[in-house]
Amino acid sequence: MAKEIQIFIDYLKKKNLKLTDQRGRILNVFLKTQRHLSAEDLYNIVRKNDASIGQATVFRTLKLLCGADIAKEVDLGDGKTRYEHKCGHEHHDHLICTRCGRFIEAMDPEIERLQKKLCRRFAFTPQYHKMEIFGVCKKCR
Amino acid sequence: MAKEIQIFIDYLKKKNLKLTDQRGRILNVFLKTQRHLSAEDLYNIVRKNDASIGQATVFRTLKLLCGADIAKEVDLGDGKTRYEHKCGHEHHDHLICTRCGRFIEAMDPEIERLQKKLCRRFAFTPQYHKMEIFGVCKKCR
DNA sequence: CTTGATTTTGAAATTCAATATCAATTATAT
DNA sequence: ATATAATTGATATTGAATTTCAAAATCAAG
Ligand SMILES: [Mn+2]
Ligand SMILES: [Mn+2]
Ligand SMILES: [Zn+2]
Ligand SMILES: [Zn+2]
Repeated sequence: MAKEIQIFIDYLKKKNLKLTDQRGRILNVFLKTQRHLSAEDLYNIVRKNDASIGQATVFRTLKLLCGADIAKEVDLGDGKTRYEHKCGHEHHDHLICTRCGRFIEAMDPEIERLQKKLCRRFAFTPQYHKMEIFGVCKKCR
Repeated sequence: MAKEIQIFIDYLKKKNLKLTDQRGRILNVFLKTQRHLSAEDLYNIVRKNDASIGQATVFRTLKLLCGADIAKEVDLGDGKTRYEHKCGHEHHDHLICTRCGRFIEAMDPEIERLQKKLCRRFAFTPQYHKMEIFGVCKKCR
């Protein structure tokens, strides 16, 4: 929690930017929420505490948080970009149900290892990846 | 080539739809192109041969081709959805360079196997997946 | 403190891919 | 032929995301 704020401050400094009230408040609210929310979702929550914050700032701050590696974009198939924070959450991928939209968070160390190996084969330096498996969940069968 | 058209006809029949002139012509042009083009890219090419085709039809046909499993949506990180056809191309994933935008097509049977295994663990029936690794390519190092 | 340069912000306008609308055309069935 | 359904393209609309811009806040000297 405090750790994320410090990471954010360091990142901003590196980019010659400052931790403003608005940025701090957006980050705080974001870290407290359930993950996988859209910029608009977050904006609506932030607005309850502080009606003066504009959505442009929420969009901008979410981009910064991704740059700082505190947040991650997630594409769950609906039209809008969603974000999840990494506060206390290991890297994982998603199994997304095409019927009900629910999703499972999963991670396989063996796959992660082979992904790195695959990159090495092409002299490619991996930074991050998205793996999304679409299909039908247990409940929808 | 003829095979894809037959697949398309069968798919359309299943959906109570017909293979029209426009749909046929769009598919033909699409199969002849390099892959990974946007709906607009394809529209511009189609238009050269037949100025009367509307872009709505190109959008609609690309959706149908995805449904028929002849085309596949690809997200290469720019704002727009791109499409690649599967004519003579095995399934593969993408290593995308965040510097220059170039990408490598790659596939690892071992990863594919483990993906299926991962799904089984969650009683999840996979239909398709996206795996995109972002990083820095050989040339950009 | 001033002063001036820089950054940040929020409201509003804009962008742009994608979708919906709709009247006209075409195909199909009886 | 007649009714029904599907298809089309021009156009309008949507909606997430970005850009613009003037005002406000922050900072850096002097
Ligand atoms: Mn997640
Ligand atoms: Mn490809
Ligand atoms: Zn489901
Ligand atoms: Zn590159």
